[in-house]
Amino acid sequence: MADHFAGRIDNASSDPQKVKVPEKSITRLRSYLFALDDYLAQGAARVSSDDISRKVGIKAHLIRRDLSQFGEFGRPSIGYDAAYLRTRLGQILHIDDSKDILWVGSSRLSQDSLLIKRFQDHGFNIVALFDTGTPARDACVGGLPVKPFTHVISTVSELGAQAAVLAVSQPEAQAAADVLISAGIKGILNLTSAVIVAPHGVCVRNVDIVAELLALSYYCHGMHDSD
Amino acid sequence: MADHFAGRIDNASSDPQKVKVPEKSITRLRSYLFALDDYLAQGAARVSSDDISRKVGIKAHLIRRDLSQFGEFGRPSIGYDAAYLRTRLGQILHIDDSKDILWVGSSRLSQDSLLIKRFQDHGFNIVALFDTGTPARDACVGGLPVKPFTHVISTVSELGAQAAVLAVSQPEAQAAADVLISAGIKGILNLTSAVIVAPHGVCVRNVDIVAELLALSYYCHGMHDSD
DNA sequence: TAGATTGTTAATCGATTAACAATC
DNA sequence: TAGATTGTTAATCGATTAACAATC
Repeated sequence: MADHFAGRIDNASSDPQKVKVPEKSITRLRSYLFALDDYLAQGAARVSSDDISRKVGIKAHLIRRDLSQFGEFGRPSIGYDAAYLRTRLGQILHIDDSKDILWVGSSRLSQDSLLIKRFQDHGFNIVALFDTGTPARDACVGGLPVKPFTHVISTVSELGAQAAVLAVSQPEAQAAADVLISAGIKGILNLTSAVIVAPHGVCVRNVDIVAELLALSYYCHGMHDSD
Repeated sequence: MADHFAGRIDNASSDPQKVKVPEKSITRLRSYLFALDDYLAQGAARVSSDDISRKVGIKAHLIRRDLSQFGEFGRPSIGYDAAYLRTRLGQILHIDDSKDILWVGSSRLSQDSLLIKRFQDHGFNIVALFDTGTPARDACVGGLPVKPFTHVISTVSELGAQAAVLAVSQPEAQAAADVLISAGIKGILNLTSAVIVAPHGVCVRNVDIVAELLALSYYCHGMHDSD
C-alpha cells in the first residue's frame, strides 16, 4: 500500500535530471485525457492533435509538445491511437491506480457525503481519518473511524501514505500541515483558505472555491479591454 | 444589483490599456490579504514586504512588484500601513463587496449545506438557482426556489448577474455553459470535471478536487530529484 | 546624515508559439 | 511520390529575479 504515489515517469529523454515538466502541462494532460474518453466513447480509433485541440480549446502545437515530454505516442501522418494514448496518459497521471490518502479534519467530509465515493471512483482511498479535536471513542465518518490527530505520525509510518487532505479550520491549518510534513507526508491538498507554507520537496495544492470566485469577480471586468 | 462585478481597478499607470495583471499576481494578492489580516489581528500597524514574505513564503521582491501594479501603497524606509493596505487589497479583489451569482445544478448545493453560508460570508449572494431537469414546482434549496434552466436567459437580463457557478453533471456541462454564455454571463466557476471551452471574453475557472489530487499524486514522486 | 525599504528598471528564466525537418 | 501529421528546434513572449535609484 505504501508507494502507489511512486510510479515512474518515462521521460522522452530517459534522462532522470530532465524531470522538469511544467505544472500547466500536467493540468492540460488531464484535459487531453477527457477529450480522449469522449472520442473513445464515440468509437474513434485514431485522433490527431488537431482533433484534441478542437475539443479542449488548446493549440495543437502545445498538445504535441506536452505529449512529447513523456514519449513518442503518435505516428507522423497518422496521429495517435486513441486507446493507447488514453492508457499512457492514465499511467502518467496514475489515474487508474489505487492511491492511499489521509484525511485530516473530519467535519468537512461528513458534510459532503458524495465526496468519498467520488474519491473512490478515481482510485483515491482514504485510509485514515483524523480530527484535531478529541473525537468520541467510536466516532465514525463514511465507515472510517476518526482518530485523534496525535496518532498521525505513527499512522503514516505504519500505512506509508504520501498524501493528505487538509480540511481543518483555518487557524489550525499551518500547524496541522507542519505535523503532517514532519510525519513524512509529501503532498498536501489544502481545502482551507489558509496559505500553507511548506519546505522544498513538499507539494501543496489548494482547492478554495471562494478564492476562485474572487478571481472570477476580478476578471469579470478586466474583460472590457482589448485582451 | 447588476454590476457589483464591474468596479474599477486603478492601475498604477492610469493607462487603461495596461490592465494586464498576470493571473498569478491576483492569486498571490489573496495570500497577502490573509497575511495582513493576521498581522492586523496581532495589532501590527505597519508591515514591510519582508514581513509579508515570511508569512506567505513568497519573495519580498515579488510582493512589492505585485503590489506596485495597482498603485503605490507603501513608503520607502517605513513599509506599508497594514490597515490601509488591507483596505486597498480588499477593494482590488472586491472582497468586501456584495456580488450576485447564479447557481446552475441544485443537487451539489443541497449536499454541501455549509457552502451557501461560506459564500455569503464572502459577499457572494446566490440570487437564482437553476436545475437542468424539471424541478418540482415548489423545489427549494437553502431557501431559494429552484427554477428550470430554460428560465436562465430571462433571469440574467432581469437580475444582471455576471457570474455563475456551474454544478451540473459532467455530460451536461458544456451545453449548460453555452447557454449561460449566450445569456450574457461573463464568468463561470466550473465545479464539474468537464473541460469547458469558452470564447474570448468569458472567464472560466475550475474547482476540481479530484484533479488537484491527481496533480498531487503526480508531483509526489517528481520530488525525488534535485528540483 | 545614515539606514531602511520602497517602486522600478534591467537581466534571467521559463513557457508558449511558430517553423520545419522527419516519416508514415 | 505527394499529403498529412508528428516531434523538435528556434523565436517570441511573459513572468520572476536581481539590482538600484528614489525617498522617507
